[in-house]
Amino acid sequence: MAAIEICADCSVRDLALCGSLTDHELEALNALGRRQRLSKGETVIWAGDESIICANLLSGVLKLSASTADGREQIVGLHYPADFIGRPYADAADFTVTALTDAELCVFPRKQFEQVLEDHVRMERLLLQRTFAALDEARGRMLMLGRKSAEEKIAGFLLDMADRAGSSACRATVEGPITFDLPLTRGQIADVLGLTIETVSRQMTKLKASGVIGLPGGRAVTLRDRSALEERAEPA
Amino acid sequence: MAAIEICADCSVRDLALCGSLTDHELEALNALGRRQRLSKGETVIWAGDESIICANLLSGVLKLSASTADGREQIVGLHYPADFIGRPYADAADFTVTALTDAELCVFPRKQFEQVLEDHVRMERLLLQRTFAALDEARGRMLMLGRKSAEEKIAGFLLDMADRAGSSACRATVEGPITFDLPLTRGQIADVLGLTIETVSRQMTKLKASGVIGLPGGRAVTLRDRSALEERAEPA
DNA sequence: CCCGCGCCTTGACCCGCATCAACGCGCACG
DNA sequence: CGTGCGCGTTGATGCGGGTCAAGGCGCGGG
Repeated sequence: MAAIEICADCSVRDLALCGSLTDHELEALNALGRRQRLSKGETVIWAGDESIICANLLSGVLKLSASTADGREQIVGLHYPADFIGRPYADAADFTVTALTDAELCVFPRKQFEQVLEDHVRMERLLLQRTFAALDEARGRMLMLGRKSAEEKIAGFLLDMADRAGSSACRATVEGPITFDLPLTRGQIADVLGLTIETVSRQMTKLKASGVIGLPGGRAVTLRDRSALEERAEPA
Repeated sequence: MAAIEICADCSVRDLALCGSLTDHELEALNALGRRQRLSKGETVIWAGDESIICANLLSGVLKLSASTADGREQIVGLHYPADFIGRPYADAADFTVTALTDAELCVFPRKQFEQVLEDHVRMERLLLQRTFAALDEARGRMLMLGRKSAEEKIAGFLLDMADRAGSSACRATVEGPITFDLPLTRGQIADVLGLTIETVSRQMTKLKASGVIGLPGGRAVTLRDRSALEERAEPA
């Protein structure tokens, strides 16, 4: 079966929505799906355009962004491998989706994907659960954007990124300083946190100066004192 | 049938999720549902508590809010009649739900509601669509919170509220000045927009002074120049 | 090799909004 | 009838973070 072969080498087969389908059911999706490579900076979906596609992210990092008429930008979400992209049941896309790194997608025509969704209740339920999770995350970010100071935003962001980096690298229980690379430029971090690039830079050097983190160079960050960082992220 | 009788006098029978069910199917929900009255200021769900219930809002306005450890609050959503409340498939509630006015709910035990959801695919699909819409709205608010000035926030908020008031009162096509009541105090508006009460007050008087709106008293607002308001909400 | 460009940092300045404070109004309550 | 309280307005002041500007790395390309 060609279908299974294509999915068989899929790096996110069990993590993506498809994980809810049996090998047999997978064939329906496979007939529809098509691999697409994106290079860094490339945009797959433009806000306002007709909502034509849905996709699973296979590798790389994507940003979901909105912007004002006069060009200010806000990143409203980040997508990592196994995440679902696109907006079923909507005629137009509300947000722009752009690759932050080279990336690979498994793309489906929206209408046909909706049909598959209707035929496979377990997948639809999984999508509902993920959408709820995304909604909770978005609302958490609203608290961050509306009520937190620059220092709290940066500290919280670094903790989030460390957790994400840690979960894949799995140094969970290690208590010593951990080092990881941010997948974002300073400017992109600013767009996530609702700050300017200068403020991001200054807050990071401030944290470095107080010994809470280290900045070995490039986009690397070292957490030297996690509890101090937590204290700054969420002051009692 | 008692079941139908209870739902028969339901003010949101066709607008809420239940609208996707036939009279016959409705009986399953009715066996579960229970009316609950809330008085202004009362909280139904506390962030962090176990997620026990789901509900449809029959009348009134509710706020969904998050807060920092040191007490700063952000309203992350508002609920109006026919809206669905609660979080299926989650063990704990992430946000607090509080009545801004006296309100009436149709409450279901969460676990049992999930079962009904699984038995009625059309309802589950409708919930998925609504959750997508809520997610899009939340993300739109992230742009507002992260990147807009106080003046833009207030102008946009007033336009939103006017649309909502207008849709029920249905003076859609009338071009003259329209007047409506805000269901929120200045403090609550501040919590929605990520501002302080003083800034909300000052921006409103500024709009009044420039003749764009009128403030007849109480919580009433008159839109005198909608296009000027739109210009301030979204500067080119 | 040097140039240019993207990314980051740092400094000086200033403005928008938070903060602190005082006061007016309407209303429930003793 | 006064008193207190919730809500809104207004003013004075200060600071956090935005804005503008200059310069430093690292790297790819001519």
